[in-house]
Amino acid sequence: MDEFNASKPIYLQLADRINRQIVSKELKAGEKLPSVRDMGIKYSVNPNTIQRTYSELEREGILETKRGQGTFVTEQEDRLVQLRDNLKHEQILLFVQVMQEMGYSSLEIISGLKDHLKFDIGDE
Amino acid sequence: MDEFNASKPIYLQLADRINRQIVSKELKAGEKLPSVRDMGIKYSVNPNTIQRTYSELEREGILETKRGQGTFVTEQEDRLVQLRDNLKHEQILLFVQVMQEMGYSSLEIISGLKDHLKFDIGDE
Amino acid sequence: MDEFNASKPIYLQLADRINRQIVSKELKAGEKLPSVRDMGIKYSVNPNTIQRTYSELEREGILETKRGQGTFVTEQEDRLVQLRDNLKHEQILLFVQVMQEMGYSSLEIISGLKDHLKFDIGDE
Amino acid sequence: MDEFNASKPIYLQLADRINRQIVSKELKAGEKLPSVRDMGIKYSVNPNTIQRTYSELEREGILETKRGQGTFVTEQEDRLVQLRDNLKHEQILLFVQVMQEMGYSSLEIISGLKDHLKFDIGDE
DNA sequence: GTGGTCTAGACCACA
DNA sequence: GTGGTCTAGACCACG
Repeated sequence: MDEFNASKPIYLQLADRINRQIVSKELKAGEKLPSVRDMGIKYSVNPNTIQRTYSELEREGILETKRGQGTFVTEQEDRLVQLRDNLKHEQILLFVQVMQEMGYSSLEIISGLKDHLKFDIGDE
Repeated sequence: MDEFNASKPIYLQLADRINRQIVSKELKAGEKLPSVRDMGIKYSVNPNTIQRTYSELEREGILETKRGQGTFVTEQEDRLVQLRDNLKHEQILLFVQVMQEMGYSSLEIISGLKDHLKFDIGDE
Repeated sequence: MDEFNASKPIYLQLADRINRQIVSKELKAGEKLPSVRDMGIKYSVNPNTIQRTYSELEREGILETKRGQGTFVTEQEDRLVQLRDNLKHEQILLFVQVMQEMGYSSLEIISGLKDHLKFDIGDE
Repeated sequence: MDEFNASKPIYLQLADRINRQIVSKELKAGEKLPSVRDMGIKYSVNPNTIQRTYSELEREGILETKRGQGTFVTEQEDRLVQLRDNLKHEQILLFVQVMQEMGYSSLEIISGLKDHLKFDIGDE
């Protein structure tokens, strides 16, 4: 169903996807993730690859596994807050980088963004 | 060397790439682009696909074809300014969309961006 | 349940285990050990192997067999004291050996150990 | 040639082994390790298992890999010092634990160790 | 050549 | 059932 970019390992792309789902609250703290086998079927990927994704996220403290029960989103809220913050900085960094490559100055970037958002907030 | 995403026609991905090169001044106004044949070899793509890319960009007024001479970046600066502006909005839209999906409000987006850029500009 | 190392006879590994249980008072002086049959089942090992273990420990004066009654930990306290002392020296030897292989001098070993224990004792 | 304990993953036992070799200077800073394939042959283990060992140690900053060249012991001495210290504490912890299970107090452990080492140092 | 990733299929411990 | 480990064999990017 979904496809993967060839330039980055699948297991990391899956990790990114899960991270985004956690940050957007599609996956909540303490929620159980699909088993490595089910997840493997869902994404047409080998269970070992899912296993690698889960291991990586567990190493980062985002997921926790309970032997014989499954893999769960951590309930340590500070980890999730930290994750949210990391993803935010990542996105901002990416955005600024692209804009600067296009020749925009910091001020232009901010003002462009404000223009775009001026309907949402009451202008500045 | 580079690979393409399966979710969007290759000819449009190539158009995006050329657009970015123009906006970032890698390709300057009036500059000649490689022939469809050379470009096809460079990206391991059928020359017809390149032709379609060039046609699309010509339709948008970004490129101009001179019979017997080749394809060139337009010298009409207003077109390039317009392009630059379009890409800017596109990037901003994408960025804001992702940030909102992550649950950030407009104000948080702007302040996060300012924090990131505060070293470049002298604050606001 | 437990498994054995391939580098040493199982009957000696079992003897070590029993020795440790005696020294740690899990097995007390005069206490009866399980029959060779029960012990064999417990460790998934042939009763003959257990018999060999018991014989070895009897030879060393740690265990005593009473015909028709079973095998018991000796009640001769001096033997047990001696055993305790032997195991201590064994452990110390092993520890020092490993530490020296890692390049630590005698002084470093002692100071490292004191650092580790300084919370238990009131320093020296 | 060598055998592994069933109670701990092979890839971690191999990591321990490499760590010990580094601390004992059998492997020096900057030295190249055997390729995953050679190492796999040496220990009669699948190259993927070696790969996992190398990855783990790289994640810990002990090893560094240069694509297409091989895997090397890091040249960052602080990492190696840190490793040496970690292994020291690990060994001490293990030793003290065993001794305490045998019923020895902290003072007895230290005095026993001093007795053992009294030939090396000039007593206390 | 090197390490890095992925698949397929297997066996294990835990609950 | 779950995740964790391991093997066998394959393809890739890098130098």
